[in-house]
Amino acid sequence: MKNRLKVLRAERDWSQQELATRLDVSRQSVNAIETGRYDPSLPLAFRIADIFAMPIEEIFLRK
Amino acid sequence: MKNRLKVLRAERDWSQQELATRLDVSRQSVNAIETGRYDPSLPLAFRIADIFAMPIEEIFLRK
DNA sequence: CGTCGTTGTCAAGCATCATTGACAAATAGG
DNA sequence: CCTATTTGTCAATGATGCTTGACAACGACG
Repeated sequence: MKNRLKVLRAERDWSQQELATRLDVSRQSVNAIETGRYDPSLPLAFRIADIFAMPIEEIFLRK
Repeated sequence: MKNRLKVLRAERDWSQQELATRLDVSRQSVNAIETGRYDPSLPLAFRIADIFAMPIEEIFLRK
């Protein structure tokens, strides 16, 4: 499951720590998701979608 | 995190077992998600969305 | 050169998701 | 009434997600 987190974060000029704080998760979690080591839980995926104001399907990609 | 699985399943007249088979998960997993005992993983949420041919946001609801 | 911010990664531990096998209760159909 | 199907739930186990704390490598900047 790929994702566009790194790009979306770059567009906003946010550090991983900044995004992690907004999501209320650890910086390591953001990093792990970005580097594809694991997928977020569904509730966290919703929070991510909310913060970037776009549907989950536009952030996380099947494959 | 609420969801509309039970209704969507009823619309298609599928048993929990039938949906579980289509999703390639156990019947207990479908039941647990339907009865709100836990949320599916993001990959499973995508498979559910695919099977019902609608976005995740229309099946799973924040709250 | 030294320092700071950022990123990637590891380990250990706890929480959550998903499994199998089992059982009881409710429902539907013959 | 009898039987098969469906649903809800339990326990135990394994796989993932998320945490803290730590450390190394890098680029930017004084």
